Amino acid sequence: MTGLSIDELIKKLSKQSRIFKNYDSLRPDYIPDELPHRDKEIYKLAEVLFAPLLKGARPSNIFIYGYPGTGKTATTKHVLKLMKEKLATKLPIPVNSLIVNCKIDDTNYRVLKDLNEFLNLRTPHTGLAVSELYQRIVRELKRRSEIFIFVLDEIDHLVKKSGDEILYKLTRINSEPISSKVSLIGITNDLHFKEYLDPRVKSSLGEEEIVFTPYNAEQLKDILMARAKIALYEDCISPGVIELCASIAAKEHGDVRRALDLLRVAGELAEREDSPKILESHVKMALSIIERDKIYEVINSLPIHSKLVLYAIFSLQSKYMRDCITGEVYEEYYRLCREFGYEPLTARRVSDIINELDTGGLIKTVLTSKGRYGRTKYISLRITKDDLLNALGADERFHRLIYGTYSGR
DNA sequence: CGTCCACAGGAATGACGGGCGG
DNA sequence: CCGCCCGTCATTCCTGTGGACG
Repeated sequence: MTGLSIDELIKKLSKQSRIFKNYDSLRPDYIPDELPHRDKEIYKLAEVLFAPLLKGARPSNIFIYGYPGTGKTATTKHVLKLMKEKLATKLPIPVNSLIVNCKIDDTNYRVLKDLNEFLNLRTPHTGLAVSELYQRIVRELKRRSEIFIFVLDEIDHLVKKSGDEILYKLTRINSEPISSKVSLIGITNDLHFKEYLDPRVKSSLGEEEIVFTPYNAEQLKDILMARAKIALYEDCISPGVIELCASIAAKEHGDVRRALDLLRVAGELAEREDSPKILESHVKMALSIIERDKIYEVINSLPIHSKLVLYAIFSLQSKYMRDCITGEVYEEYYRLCREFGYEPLTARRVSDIINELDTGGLIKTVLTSKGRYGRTKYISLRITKDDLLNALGADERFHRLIYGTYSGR
């Protein structure tokens, strides 16, 4: 921090990297040309898509599932790219494809809006009836005569939030009297996802299914090595680093994204320290940094009342040194609101906020019946006090709360 | 074995801001 | 500019429930 002038800092930063040859190739959205250990899945997907296309027919709808970071999205993008590069000229009917990330666009409206915009129809981000968006799509498809491959990535988010009606409608487009056809590809991490679906949707979306199995440590190692060759200079990785990243990620259902993140952040740390090599210690440090950053980000983007609820849980827990229950949390939250001039929300809403914090991974709740003494949730923090206060402290509105109560540090 | 606690969580409804088409 | 419809966040009202107590 101190002792280094800005000029020196800039000089240091603008020095050419000794570690990274191609930083971008370690980012999560990078799609490599080669996907090791996914040949089977690539082949299967290509087979299902290409065979009908070459005959000018609509490919079956496809359902893809597997744990996070098992290459589902990458494989799909890869195959669609192959389709454009190797198939486009041989096809009797033009083919287009669009990938929507339903984690970002998780309402019927936004998905249909994306589809509209893909068809070059300008669409406001709110204001129109959902059925109107659907009609516009049908009208436009009627004008054209093409096959559309429509990929819904993280489709479970969409269905859990907005239901599966839109999926039903989209599968029904093919029975409209138009010459364009639509194929759907649904991708999800949630292995039980199909249970949420209406049987009609389940059968039409699941015409074909591809399951992605997690990578094991050995396979992760191969992937990391291949990627390291693109991303990093030779000889800047000390032995064991790749293996360590691979084994950490293998423990989390073989999530390759985690492994790449670790390697990337470890590389940044090495560079910052002016170390010529990435060491195992850098990886370990990267692990805790990634964890902390994730927590910080989640907390920071929370609305004020969610933060207040979280703080209420924290202060109860540090006061009584035990898990707290919904009623206590609400009382404490209510008190905080009064003290700091916020209009308290109702218990019903706070109950939902507690659930949101739970799914966000910040707290852990256990639904417990205490018999005669009611039925409630036991709530505990899932993050450390330091991480919590650090993240809340970034919000000015919490300064008085945190630095007032805990004078000094 | 029924009661009854302390909530969970579903359904309906409303306020609000935004953007359209007319 | 108006009326309409949207998503979002919230409230109100409500029914449901596991199991210790009596």
